[in-house]
Amino acid sequence: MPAGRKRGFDDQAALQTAMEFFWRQGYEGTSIADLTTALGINPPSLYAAFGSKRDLFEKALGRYMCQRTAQMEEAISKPGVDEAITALLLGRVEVFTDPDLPAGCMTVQSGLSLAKPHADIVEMLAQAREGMRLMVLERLARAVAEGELLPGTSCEALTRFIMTTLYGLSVEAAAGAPKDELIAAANLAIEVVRGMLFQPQGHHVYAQV
Amino acid sequence: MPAGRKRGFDDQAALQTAMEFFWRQGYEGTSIADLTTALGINPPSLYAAFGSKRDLFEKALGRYMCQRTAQMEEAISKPGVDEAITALLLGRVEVFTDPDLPAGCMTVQSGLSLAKPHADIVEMLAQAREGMRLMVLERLARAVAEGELLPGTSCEALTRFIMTTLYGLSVEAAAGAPKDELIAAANLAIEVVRGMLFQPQGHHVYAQV
DNA sequence: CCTATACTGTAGTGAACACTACGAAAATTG
DNA sequence: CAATTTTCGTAGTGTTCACTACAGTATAGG
Repeated sequence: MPAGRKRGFDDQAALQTAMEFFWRQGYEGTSIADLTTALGINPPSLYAAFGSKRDLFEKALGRYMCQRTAQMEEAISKPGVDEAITALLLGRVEVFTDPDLPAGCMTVQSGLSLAKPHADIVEMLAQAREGMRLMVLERLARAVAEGELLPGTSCEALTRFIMTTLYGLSVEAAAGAPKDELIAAANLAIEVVRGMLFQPQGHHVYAQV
Repeated sequence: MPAGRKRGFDDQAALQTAMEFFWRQGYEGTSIADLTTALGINPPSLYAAFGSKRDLFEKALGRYMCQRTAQMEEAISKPGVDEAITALLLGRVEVFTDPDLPAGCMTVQSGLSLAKPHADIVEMLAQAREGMRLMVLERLARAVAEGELLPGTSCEALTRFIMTTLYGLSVEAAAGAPKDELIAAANLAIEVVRGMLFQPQGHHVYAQV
């Protein structure tokens, strides 16, 4: 057991609070003072525990991605690709509109456009989104390999479409769009995937992209 | 002709510059110093011409919306609803990836999540997006009234889907996604609209939402 | 108990922020 | 020309920003 005075606050709870602040108010819109007053601690305690504001954001984003990618992996690993994408999109709508959390996706909400000195934050978020994209891309590639999707299907295009839908849903959810409309929009996106399913006895709804 | 010394800079050019800064770096990420140094003027000149930073942003957003809604109206007013939505989505991809302008849509990029004192900016942008949504909604309602779309089509759901696609494309474009994939994603969204076209002699691709 | 170690609160650091008071400079009007 | 009006550059205002020096306090091992 390490010597020294024990920390007077819970790091994980503090990280959760920081995550939610960055998520709700963005990187630049969240000040250290916001966090310290919300946590009831003083700046030195925060800095000792997490380092700079940039470091804290990185850890908060890490916490977010850890939770979210787990949820997404679970949804996306369902057997049928249509079932997987359905679970993914509807699951995200559910999370984006969860009243106990900031609306939308943190990777979209917290730092799309920042001042030049914070370009690394923008890049950090872009890489987080890229990681999610690769998850979906791999899942679709597997579906093509397993013959679930039409042989000539462009996984890149379909993945980009799905990510586009997810990011758009984030923007809408954060602005307070009605949940039933978001679900309906997500279902329309799901129909696109269904339309590209390989149906030996039926006809194909879409020509390949 | 008004008396007094003439302004030493072009207001419209300055407003364009401000618009691009807010667009590229966000509201909080753009400082008055950014603008004055870019314009080669001093703060009092900027404040005399445009008022506060909030006022300047409002005017810059007005300039943006004026340009964009004109483009969107033109695209959306095409005779067939599928042609209209196709022109809208592909036109937006073209604008979002225009190398001469900041990427994506200003209403999405410049202020999704800000500090609480700037909540009015977030609201301003949400209202701008709401205006665009109503444009699309009216167009789809017209298409239903004219019998172009399936009678039971939910215009709200389909509009929300289209807006979701637009916002998602903005996020992707700003992160530098390849233009051909954005076009492919937009085309998949367009197929959704095509699938809801009323086809008297054919079968209907989608059940109504 | 003593020492070392780690955390805490106080009180600041300099820098950047939005914004402006003020006098000089340039333009029109009479 | 003189008077008036508007803009301009200089040089600030107070506030907030991220961040920290330092001394005090609590915990551990010895």
